[in-house]
Amino acid sequence: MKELEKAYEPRKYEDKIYKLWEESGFFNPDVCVEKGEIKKDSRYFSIVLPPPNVTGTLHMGHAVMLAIQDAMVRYHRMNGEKTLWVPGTDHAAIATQTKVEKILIEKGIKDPKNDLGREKFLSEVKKFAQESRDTIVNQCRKMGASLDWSREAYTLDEKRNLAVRSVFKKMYDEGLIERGYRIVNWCPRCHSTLADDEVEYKEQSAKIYTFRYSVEFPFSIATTRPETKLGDTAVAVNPKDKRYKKFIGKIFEIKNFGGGPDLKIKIISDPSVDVSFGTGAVGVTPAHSFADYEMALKNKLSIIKVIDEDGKMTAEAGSAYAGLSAKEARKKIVEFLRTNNLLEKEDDAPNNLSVCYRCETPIEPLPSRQWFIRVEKEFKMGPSKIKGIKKGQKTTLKKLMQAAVRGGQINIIPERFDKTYFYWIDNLRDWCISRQIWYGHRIPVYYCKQGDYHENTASLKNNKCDKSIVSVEEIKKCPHCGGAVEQDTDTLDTWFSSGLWTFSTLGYPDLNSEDLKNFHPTSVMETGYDILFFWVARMILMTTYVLGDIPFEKVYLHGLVRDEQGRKMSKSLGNVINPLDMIEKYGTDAVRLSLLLGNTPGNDMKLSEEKIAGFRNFTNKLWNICRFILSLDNEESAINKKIKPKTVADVWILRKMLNLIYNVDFDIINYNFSQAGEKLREFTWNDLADWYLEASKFENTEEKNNILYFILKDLLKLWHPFMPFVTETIWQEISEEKMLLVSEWPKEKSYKEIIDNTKLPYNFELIQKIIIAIRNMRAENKIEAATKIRAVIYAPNNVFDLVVSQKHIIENLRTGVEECVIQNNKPKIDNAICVSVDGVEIYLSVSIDAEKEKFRLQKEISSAEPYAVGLAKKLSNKEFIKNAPKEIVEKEKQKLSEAEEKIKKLKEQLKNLS
RNA sequence: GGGUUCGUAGCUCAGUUGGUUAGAGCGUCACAUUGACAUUGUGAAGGUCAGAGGUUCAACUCCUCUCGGACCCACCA
Repeated sequence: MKELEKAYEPRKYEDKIYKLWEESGFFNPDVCVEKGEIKKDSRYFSIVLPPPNVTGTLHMGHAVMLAIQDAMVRYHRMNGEKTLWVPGTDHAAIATQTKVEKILIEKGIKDPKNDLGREKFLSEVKKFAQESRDTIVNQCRKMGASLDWSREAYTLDEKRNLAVRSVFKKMYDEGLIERGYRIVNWCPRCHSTLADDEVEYKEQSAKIYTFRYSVEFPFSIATTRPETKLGDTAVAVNPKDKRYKKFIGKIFEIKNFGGGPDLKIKIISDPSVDVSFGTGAVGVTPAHSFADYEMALKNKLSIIKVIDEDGKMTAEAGSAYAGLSAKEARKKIVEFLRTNNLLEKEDDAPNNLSVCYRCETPIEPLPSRQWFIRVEKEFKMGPSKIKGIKKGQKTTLKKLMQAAVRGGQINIIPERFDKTYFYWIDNLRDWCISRQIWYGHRIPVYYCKQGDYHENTASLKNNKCDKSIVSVEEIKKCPHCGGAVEQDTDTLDTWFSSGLWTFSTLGYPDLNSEDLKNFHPTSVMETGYDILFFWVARMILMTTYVLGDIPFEKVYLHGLVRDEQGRKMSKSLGNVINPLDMIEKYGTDAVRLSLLLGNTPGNDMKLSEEKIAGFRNFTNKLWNICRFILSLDNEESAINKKIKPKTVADVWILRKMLNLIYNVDFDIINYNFSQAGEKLREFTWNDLADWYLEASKFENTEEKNNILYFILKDLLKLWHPFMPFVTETIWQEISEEKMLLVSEWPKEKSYKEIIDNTKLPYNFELIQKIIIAIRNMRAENKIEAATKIRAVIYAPNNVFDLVVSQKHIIENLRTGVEECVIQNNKPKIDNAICVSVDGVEIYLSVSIDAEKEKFRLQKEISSAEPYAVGLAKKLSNKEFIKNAPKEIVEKEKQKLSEAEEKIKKLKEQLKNLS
């Protein structure tokens, strides 16, 4: 047996161990089957990794996701399932493009996109993305992630591109994707549209201006954005508002509003207008507000776009304003209103400003021609495994998304997120999928240059072809007229491709691919709750539609990793804990444990360096437990030999182990990784190290070493999903044939068999209690550690043999007992302190302070008496006897008799003292 | 405005369908320490389970309200 080093130094082993795993090929389930590690006919277990963005480096969010998923994957692999964990990265369109622009600007290129042009700029982005991918992929390895690298995917690689184009075409052909001129969220900085959920709200205080359009206009309105008023086409009032009733339907013409355009304002009624807010009248700007746009559609108002894609005023805002920024325009119009005595009030009011979630630039809602996925458009369902939706049935994307979760085919953990999910879907609007950026999947639509880009018409008008062509393959010529074509310059929302992730990584569009057949639907989707809508919901949408099946059976949502004060980690706060630094300092296993234990689904967790350091200590503890066991003289073949317990402690620890296996299985299967880890830690540190190991030092049975060795091996297996490196390192030291990675998970059965064959008692807990009582008495009476004492133990007949058999343990386990007498008749000892545990009485003959001892006894009596009284009262309650289950009543009775016995003894002792 | 969630020892949290004299880790205090481990051992102190009602034989656990915090959603101009 090799000797382990004194302390575990992760840095020495981790990279080597990962290399060993990776080179074995066992991260790939096919190799496991091929080499006979996993049976051919076993079950499948699959997870696709939420692809990290290629914008940066590994952070704690990634680390927590990798730790949880790797724990699951390793558990299932060791349980003999064909386990696949697919790695990949996400091109993160806007985020990546923005980052590269920034880098290029820092390098001195003032306007990267214009200066370089599409092609050159894109090659810069690609270069960056590739480097970034390499970095993050290697950092995943550092975390010990047992990902099947042979199946690595990238959202923008050729295979995924094909999947994207195929799905786009399918949706387009079925009328679920359409191009339309609608109001969209526009980020003037990104120069692109955003989806509804990419808009964030920031509370800020704003000026609210109350004004009239003109002196003649009969009443005033309020606004926080005066510059948009140049595009007003109506004023809305509540139909019940008496003040304005008479104006409804009237049209007012305002000449040269704000020194700019002429306005035609129609007074309309809308129940959504709050009578009590402001003046009770709302200026309607259809082009720059979603709500106003809806009103405009209802009331057939014209839509005047006064702000353009650069955030500047358009020609329609009038020549005085055209070209000004919105901010400048606001100043100018307020000034105009003021000098013309149209401005009545200027108040400060809290306001929710909508900003871009990537760059925090204020969003400008404006009308634009874009591509949309229509979530409420009916279509005929293809082959379907979705509960409640049959093949050929008419349905909508919204209904599909609801059915998959409502029917119980997908379970969200924790369950409460169901509600949020349904609520979100209920309020879901069409998804704007086109983005005006360059990095991403280019929309696979080609326009005939002969045509004038009209939508969805296949006719030839005036000998001009006006059809747009959707093609999975790149095309050069219009199939209708043979003319030249031009591809749409926009790209797709990054979440479009991420939405396909579970199946685009498994072979789609080849529906016969082995991976797709075997590993899809995936078993679990593990991700942060913050992307439930962005991503999880989109995957459900895409997969149910494209495959008629669910993408995954479970959704496990983890929370955010926060700093020790509960704040978000951010560069500006300087409170970022970098996982790679922590790995370097404390080892990967410590980092993983700190992220797995004390972390529950759906809840944020707090992390501190101290916590990680604590788990480093534990890692070292485990190492040393092994170091000790391996230093023992045990039979190499212990694993194959039948273990026979010889002592109470033997049976006890084997039973504990049996229990542990049961609990760890239960908790992992139920996604309680934290609890599983806590139980493992408790067993390892308390039961095994502090008790069994200590006790074993004073046993001289041949068997104890074999038992230790036997348990050690299974314990390493149980720990492996949580702390793969240290466990595998030790495993390699004990030179087993198989790697721990593919070793068989411990079975309760093997322990049951051993225990069932023994007639030994297992009540080692009593011995523990006796030992603790003695230690306690020593400490309380300040008996110096070096002082050996004499103990007399009265053990009633039912436990007499047991206690006698453990005499040497009681004497040696840090009790400082030199001479221990055990007898089954009650001793009478003067000048001794006595404590009783479970009917066993322990007398320590030491010189004691009688007053102090009396005080102690008195204190104990006064805590035990009310307890007994409470129990007696409970038991005399007829309702309790009548209603409570029998076992509970019995339990309470027993408690009472034990308490009474204890009090009796305490009182006796007290009497003896005085 | 709607919704979700949390409030248990100084700190971080467990507490599985109501039945424990309410638990752990860290921290604190006292003691120990040359062979597995100071990245250690032993022991102790510390909680009216936010507050008030209610349901029940029984409430940390279920219901209602109050107080305090977090988050998500929403077009209040």
